[in-house]
Amino acid sequence: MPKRENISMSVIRRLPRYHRFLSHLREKGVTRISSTELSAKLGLTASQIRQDLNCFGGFGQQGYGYIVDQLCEEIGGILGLRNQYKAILIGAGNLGQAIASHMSFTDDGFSLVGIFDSSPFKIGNRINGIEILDMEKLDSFCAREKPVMAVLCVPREAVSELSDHLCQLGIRSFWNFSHYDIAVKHPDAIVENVHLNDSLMTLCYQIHNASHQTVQAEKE
Amino acid sequence: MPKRENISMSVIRRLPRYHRFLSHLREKGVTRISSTELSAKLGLTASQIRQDLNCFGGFGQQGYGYIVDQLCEEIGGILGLRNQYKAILIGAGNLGQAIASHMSFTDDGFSLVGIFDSSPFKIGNRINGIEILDMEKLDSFCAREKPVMAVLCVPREAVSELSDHLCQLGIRSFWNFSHYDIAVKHPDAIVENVHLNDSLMTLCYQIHNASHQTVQAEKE
DNA sequence: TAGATTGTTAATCGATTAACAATC
DNA sequence: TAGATTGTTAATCGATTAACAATC
Repeated sequence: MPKRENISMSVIRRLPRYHRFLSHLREKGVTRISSTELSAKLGLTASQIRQDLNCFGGFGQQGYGYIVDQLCEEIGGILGLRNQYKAILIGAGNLGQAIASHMSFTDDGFSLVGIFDSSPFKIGNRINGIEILDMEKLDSFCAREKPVMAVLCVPREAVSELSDHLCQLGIRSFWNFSHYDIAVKHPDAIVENVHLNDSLMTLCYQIHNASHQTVQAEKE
Repeated sequence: MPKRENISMSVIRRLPRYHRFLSHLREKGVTRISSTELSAKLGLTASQIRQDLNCFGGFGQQGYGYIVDQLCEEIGGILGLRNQYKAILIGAGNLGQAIASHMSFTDDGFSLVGIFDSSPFKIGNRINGIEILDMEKLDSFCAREKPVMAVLCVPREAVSELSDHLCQLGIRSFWNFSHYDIAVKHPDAIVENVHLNDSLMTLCYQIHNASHQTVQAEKE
């Protein structure tokens, strides 16, 4: 039994990246890798990789390294990617449609089972074979299908009330794309905010500041 | 002159969030706020907020707090949001189209000036009034318009070669949505990766592990 | 066995929090 | 002036890195 307790978010957020790199290596036919080689590819220290992996168990062999395929499977298992957690998506606007059609939920531990919107122009359309349903049908759908996660692609104004409502319908996990930090009261609530605007602003800061420094440097 | 040096990424990534909350407060007509009030809303400590802000200068008044409008403007200035850095978007698939139409680049310090794709079915279409151009025209366009940032919405296989090429065309900043960590050789390169799959996997981990703990707890 | 590389402990570094003097 | 809240220094906490014994 692995010692899977109090894993820090810093570690957890690196796991998908490890998994991605190991998948690529496997595709390329690489069977074996050392923490040093992996660290060079990832831009991390070998120490950190070993430290991270040993939060969950000893997956390597001393003097040899890690077996790519095996380590990849282990990390997939730790992340829970073999699950098919039922997810629904709310808000089939530009972004919602793109998420629904572009993302492979299946590879990431989920199964997208429903899409909802309130616009009559969208209801009835299909994305990846999934029909866009009227928001009116949300309650009965959740009662029947019992999804555990909701992708929120609705405007900022709507998201607070909506997340509370979804919580009442039994949904505890939220992948939130709206320009708002949702605060679900439930103690078990899990929220992953994706703030694309924040990300873009961070990029702006870096450009702004880099050019600033150049200007400064030129002055001196 | 503020002491804007060696600001850690941890601080920088909180700035857009501060800016967002302050904008909302301003919209609501709030004129004054203390670090304690703000910390309660943001789920941070007052200490951290004051510490963060004082990386850039003293924006508050002792015994009074911060003037919402003024602080919001200051943070906007620090982030460089009043810039209109020219940006292009490459790859007008589902996600690319959604980013181009859904995001307000203008509010985040950028101006989207070009969209490129290689598919004849897409070339000539318009998104938000911007025509999708043939990838063939990329070089001449960049020579003329000199964009400084590129949004990458292309498949994983294409992104490495593409980012190198864009770097040759003078683009140093990348907002990367492809399922790949780009490594641009240029020393001044700035890359902001948005890994939606990684984010989704992190959510999966949390659900997987929360339920795990419940099962464990029930056993004991 | 010798060489290599892990797993793990200890040391360092950085980020967050606490405390309080400065001051509005 | 008294009360409040900042700006800033010091203390704590956590995450990363270094070192090395264990072992394949």
